[in-house]
Amino acid sequence: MSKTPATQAQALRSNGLKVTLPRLKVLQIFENSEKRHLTAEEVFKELLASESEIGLATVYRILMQFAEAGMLHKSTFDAGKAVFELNRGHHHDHLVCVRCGKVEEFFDEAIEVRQQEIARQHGFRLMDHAMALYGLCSDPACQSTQADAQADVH
Amino acid sequence: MSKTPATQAQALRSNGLKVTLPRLKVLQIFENSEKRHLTAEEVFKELLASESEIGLATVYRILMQFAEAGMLHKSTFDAGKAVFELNRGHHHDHLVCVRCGKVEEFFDEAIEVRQQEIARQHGFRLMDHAMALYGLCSDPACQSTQADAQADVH
DNA sequence: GCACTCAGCGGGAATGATTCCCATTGGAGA
DNA sequence: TCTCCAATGGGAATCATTCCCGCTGAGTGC
Repeated sequence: MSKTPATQAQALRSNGLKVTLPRLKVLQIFENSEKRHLTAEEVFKELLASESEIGLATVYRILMQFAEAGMLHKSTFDAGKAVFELNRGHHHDHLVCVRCGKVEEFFDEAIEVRQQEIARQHGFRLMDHAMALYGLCSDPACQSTQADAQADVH
Repeated sequence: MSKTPATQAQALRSNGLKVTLPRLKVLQIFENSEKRHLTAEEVFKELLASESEIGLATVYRILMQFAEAGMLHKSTFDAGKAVFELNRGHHHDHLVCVRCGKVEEFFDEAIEVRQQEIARQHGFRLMDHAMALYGLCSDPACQSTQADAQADVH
């Protein structure tokens, strides 16, 4: 499931980043974790669990560097904390369960095309976009959440 | 441009909120400001400018209450601070200029339909969504921003 | 292989946005 | 008008994130 350390070191070098233990560890976390979307805090805790002496400030620094290098993608769902995920080359947006926090990914060509069109109509040079759909996921426990949760579907 | 105080008081009552001076003031700010999207800090500053002795904590409390009551809509563009805008009944999404911060609104039926469809395919009961397109607005000063800004358009 | 140097690190303090706590005050019903 | 509880103000607390700074170790040159 995980690549060899040599491969990971290569990934760092090819992105212009010096190969250091903390960076390798963080990269391994993302490649081995069953969760695709991790917060800085979660990465930090996984590092603690693996007996790595890595500071929280370093985790934030590395996540930022990885994101700038394009190795990770950063999202900020509705509020609070930022989540990071490995950039596997293909763009996608997110469905987030407001009850259990589960995140699913999707890609819709029609929406992407419309977004380009809308930006063009408004004279914007599109650079990025953030789209997240919030709702109750298919888990029965979430679907059965109090009825008053139907809320304001547009 | 602004409604009468009596109308504003009525708006509060009809949303189950007691009519108080701070709430009326905040409501007036949103109805009279030329900016549609305001942060808590901006609301607070406008209150200071109008010689109202209203605490920042109260501003946050009121904004949260108004948002829960559906009178305001809260958005959290990419990061940092939350912005609030009067809920004028019609849903829309946002185009944000990454250079000057200008916010434009748009509504696209095709995208709305696709979102519903995607949620259905994934077994989600859709409750809300956040979509913001980031780019350089039509202002020449923004468009001429350094060429390295073209970035990762998907 | 070994010394050098500066980027990278750790962690504690600082920051910015937001929320909490609690004594005081002021709407709105009696 | 009087009373009472929700609303308020503001200072402290919290949360995520970033800054600062002395120390260390990765990569370079000998």
